[in-house]
Amino acid sequence: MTTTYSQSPLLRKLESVARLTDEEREAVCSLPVQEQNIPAHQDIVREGDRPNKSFYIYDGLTCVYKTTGAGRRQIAAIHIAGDAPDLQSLHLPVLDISIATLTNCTVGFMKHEDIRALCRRRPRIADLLWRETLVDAAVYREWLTSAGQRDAFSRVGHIICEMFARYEAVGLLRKVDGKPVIHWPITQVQLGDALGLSSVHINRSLQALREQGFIAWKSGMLTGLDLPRLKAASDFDPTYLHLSPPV
Amino acid sequence: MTTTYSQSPLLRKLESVARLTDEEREAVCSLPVQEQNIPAHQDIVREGDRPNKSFYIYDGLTCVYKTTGAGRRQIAAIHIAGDAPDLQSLHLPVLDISIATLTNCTVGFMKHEDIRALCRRRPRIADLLWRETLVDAAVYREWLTSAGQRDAFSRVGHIICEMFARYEAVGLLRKVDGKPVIHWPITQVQLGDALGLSSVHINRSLQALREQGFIAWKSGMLTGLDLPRLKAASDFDPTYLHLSPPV
DNA sequence: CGCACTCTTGACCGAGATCAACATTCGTGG
DNA sequence: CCACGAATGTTGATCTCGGTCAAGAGTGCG
Repeated sequence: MTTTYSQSPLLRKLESVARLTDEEREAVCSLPVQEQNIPAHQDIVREGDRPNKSFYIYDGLTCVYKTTGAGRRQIAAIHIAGDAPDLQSLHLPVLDISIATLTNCTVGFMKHEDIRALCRRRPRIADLLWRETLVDAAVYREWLTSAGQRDAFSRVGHIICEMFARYEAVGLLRKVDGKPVIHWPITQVQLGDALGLSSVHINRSLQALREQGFIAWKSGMLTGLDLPRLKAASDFDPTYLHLSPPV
Repeated sequence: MTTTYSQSPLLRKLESVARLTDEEREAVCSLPVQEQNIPAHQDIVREGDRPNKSFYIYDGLTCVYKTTGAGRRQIAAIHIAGDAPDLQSLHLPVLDISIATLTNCTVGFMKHEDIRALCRRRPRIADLLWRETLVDAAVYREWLTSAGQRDAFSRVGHIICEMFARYEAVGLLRKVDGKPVIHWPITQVQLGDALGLSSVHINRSLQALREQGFIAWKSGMLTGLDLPRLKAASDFDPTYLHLSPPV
């Protein structure tokens, strides 16, 4: 089914960065999109694939991951609504990563040929898509810095701060009793795979974060009890997310 | 001084990926480039900068790095001749990283406005530049996987395999007595910063690699004594470098 | 209602960090 | 061309953060 999701999240994402002209907005909206629901814990694309389409996430969480020869898994990115996890396949035909759903997801597939045509007709849209992949790269760098240099406590705190910032940027952050809350149903094993830590140590780090009054986390709802203090404690600086709001 | 380096490394890099038309080739060559020599161990750009130009490396090594609040340094990338380490600043105005020279470097600065004009006139060039930033991202992911999941020995072996592959791709790999040799004058401290390991442990890992007949390394000349075995031992698969040769 | 997944806790272990000293190399100026 | 000081590399001793193993407690879905 080719459709436009209530108000296209793709459009919303692009407009969060730059003001679009009517023509550009219309060009984005006329991009054929095939909407699809995908259950949790399922690969969307796999290492070695040569996809002829990319997708945007309308709803749900996905992760980009690699598997080592020793059978260990590194989650390299977690994507949320509004993100396009495999835009790279537009220019890198063979995937060097797999992408899986962490939750039930609604995604919109767009054919590469259609995206390419859009990019040719509206070069500014191309620039914005390019920009998105550059932000992804900036996040990879930050995660690499965490994995290489920060201790377990900071790593867990850091990714939590990142998620709050990104959820807020796409309007997915709620307030409950004045406290920011996000729906982040990720397991401790997955978090360990993302941070290069064992799930046991994740568990202990989370306990520390809870005991020290930084967060509350229950059945997928993560509450920030003192995010400013957490940001300081986990060396979080949002510059790398490049969330600069449009004028 | 505006000049074209013997045969433009930028052009060589682009043509290693796609066949260019005469017009495209000419457009690339007519891009004004300001050549500059920069001594070793010097920042080219710094976190927070808002550069109005990007640069290509003609000769030498640079590194992309971030510093944590605790004063630790993560080297997120090492770039060699033909690479454009800060192309991202074309679309992300504020730098979230610093870039420094590891050796004496010759680089060519290109104004963003000129690159943008080139991209508009020759969209395929834009795609190739975009592609380059995507390969950078793929390398970040692989390094993240190393930092998160591989042990010290594999990490060191892996980056060595990567360097041999990348040097070869741009024609910087020499053969001595039939053995591949690259000029890689990096210190053990720097290697530690890149891999998230202490220099002491780098030293011991290198000794293991030498003793087991994988490599020889003396005064910046790195010799691969048995790269196939090293690739196997350090879980190296070059897919992520996306070196697919042009037809 | 039962099984599988996830979380939690405790005990123990080990890869790699840190600290400290010494050796070697290299760049620089005399 | 040599001497010297700083940077880099090497080695040993010790420590610690986080891994691994294992068992039990929740939790949720079919």
